[in-house]
Amino acid sequence: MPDSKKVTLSDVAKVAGVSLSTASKALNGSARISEATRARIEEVARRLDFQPNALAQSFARGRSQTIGILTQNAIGTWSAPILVGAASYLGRHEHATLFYDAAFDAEVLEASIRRLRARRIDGLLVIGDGPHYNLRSVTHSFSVPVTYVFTSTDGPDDATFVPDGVMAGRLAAQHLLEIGRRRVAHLTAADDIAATERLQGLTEGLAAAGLAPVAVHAQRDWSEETGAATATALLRSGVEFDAIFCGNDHVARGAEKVLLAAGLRVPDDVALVGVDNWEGTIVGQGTRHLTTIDPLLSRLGTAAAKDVLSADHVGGRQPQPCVLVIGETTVG
Amino acid sequence: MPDSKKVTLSDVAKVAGVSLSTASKALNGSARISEATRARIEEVARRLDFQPNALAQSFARGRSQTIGILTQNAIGTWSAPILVGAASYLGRHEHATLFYDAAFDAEVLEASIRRLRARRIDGLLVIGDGPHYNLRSVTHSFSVPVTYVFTSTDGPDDATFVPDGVMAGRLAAQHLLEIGRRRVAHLTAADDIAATERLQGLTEGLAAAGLAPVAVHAQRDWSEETGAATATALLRSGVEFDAIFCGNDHVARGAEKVLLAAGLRVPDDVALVGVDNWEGTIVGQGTRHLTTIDPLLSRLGTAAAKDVLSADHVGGRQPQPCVLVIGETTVG
DNA sequence: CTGAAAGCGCTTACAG
DNA sequence: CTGAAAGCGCTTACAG
Repeated sequence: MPDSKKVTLSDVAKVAGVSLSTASKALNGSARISEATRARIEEVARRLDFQPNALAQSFARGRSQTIGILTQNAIGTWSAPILVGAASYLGRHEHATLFYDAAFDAEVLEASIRRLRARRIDGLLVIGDGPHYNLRSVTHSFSVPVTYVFTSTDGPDDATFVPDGVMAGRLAAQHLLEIGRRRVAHLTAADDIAATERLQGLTEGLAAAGLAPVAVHAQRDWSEETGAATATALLRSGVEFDAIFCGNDHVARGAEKVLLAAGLRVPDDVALVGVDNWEGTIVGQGTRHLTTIDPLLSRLGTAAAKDVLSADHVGGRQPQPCVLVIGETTVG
Repeated sequence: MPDSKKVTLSDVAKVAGVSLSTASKALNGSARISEATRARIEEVARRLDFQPNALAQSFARGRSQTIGILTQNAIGTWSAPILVGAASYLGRHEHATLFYDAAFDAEVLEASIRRLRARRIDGLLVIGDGPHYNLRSVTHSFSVPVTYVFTSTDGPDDATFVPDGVMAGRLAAQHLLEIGRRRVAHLTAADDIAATERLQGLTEGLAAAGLAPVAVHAQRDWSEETGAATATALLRSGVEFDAIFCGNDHVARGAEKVLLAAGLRVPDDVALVGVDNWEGTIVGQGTRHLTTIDPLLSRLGTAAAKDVLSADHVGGRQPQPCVLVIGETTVG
């Protein structure tokens, strides 16, 4: 049965013996229509396998039932789970998603914005590449709601959905305290919004037990190299520690290598917690090695999609919960 | 400037002092229009910042300029690069993408198909979860071209774009021969289309040098456990080997652990080649460890997108090239 | 080369 | 509760 043999609403109306407008109202729920009429029209529609032409509906209504999704870097590993979380929520709520990838390119971005506007989207989701730096706000280019995910923007009122970095730090602290650690060091990236939040959470979490981080080492980025370098610095400093909260999983991996090479045991001598749950994204993994904080990116996408669709689309930063994922580096 | 202040084509026509139809023709390239008129209309359109209402255009033309993308498992790591490759090609060619994820669920799939049809897509890309098993063909549900990517289907005439498994095997063989290996073993999954192809390529590649695989061990799946188990079996068998071509990267990882535990050196004693380029998907990695065959998934998505858009949309299986990526496990 | 007119398939005030 | 009619903003034969 290739395509809806072009059964049109007037076909339905004709067969059901009613006017076009009555048929339309009956099928769209609202409006006062006698139950009998409605039932008859619905029966006919079903029998003829009537599929309303969504193009015509959108055009007539002036709403496209489509949400634009604009990624900065779709190929990056972050975007996929967010995209999927958002798209599946939107799909369940009768909205299609119109997907463009700007690939960090200003011209492509400009072209994408033009096309999204031409397509009369009902809202836009902008997926960033991490809450680390400020994206240029594009809200002013649209008259429909714009919601940002996994990024910060230079528009202070923009609705931005990001993982709660403070919560991440607090969860790490609580877990380390629970397994009896008291001397927690922190290795992370410098000059980074997310890093700052995570440290704040760690500090708050430890403070609840009357403690503070025994050391904080920060370098430029979030790489394995940074992890190795800061771990080396930590060892050399002579500070005593029985746990490290690492700014992310890469840092944790670098730190672990250095610790093991120095003859320390993980977790017996030093417990290790990361952030991101990299392992979770890799299929076919057996045991879970690294204890980490999962930013629940798919859920983040869902939350943002819900926001962009909602009548009272919110503004401002909207931190979303993370969860602790326990692995061998804290509970051998 | 929120949204295109509803400047309409008739506004442009009025200002330019021409009829609606002339304005339309001038802006759409075709039709014989005097250069002077066309220039004037274009100038007015630009000046008024006219953005054609894509909804109205689609409706009038009966074509949506939209390609549906249906994933079986969007959250799986395979889909993302394919999706991005396809979407960015389509974006560059003035087509939007309408994204639905079936999440391996038959009911969701059914609903997605209904919606895609209602939206009058101009073509459909179905992204699978690997060429390992046959997807149920949905081609008959559409009157527009349907192209499959990274999957097999039960429709023999379906256009399916898959990585060339034979080429993958051949590339591995050639590389191993080039670095002087003569005794190549193969560890892989059983009862799998892709596995069979890769073995065939390996066999062909070795045959060119008058050789054959010294051993082939296959187990149920593609996991790290399978790699470890088959590598153990290989070691116990007493067969001499100086290289292993592994069915995929997970298998290679499992095999490497077993080899190292047995006191063998990689690559000095045994060179190791995988398939998939898992490492390539993980950002922030430093050195490349595993030599592998990259299936170029993003390119695969692009090729499929090109096909679905092309007038002479092809049928049948369309194997696409892979490339060798050299790492420490063959060239220490 | 240019324009008047019909039509794409719906929705939605407005009357009745 | 039901229907006649206008309209959404374009495209596209068809005349001229």
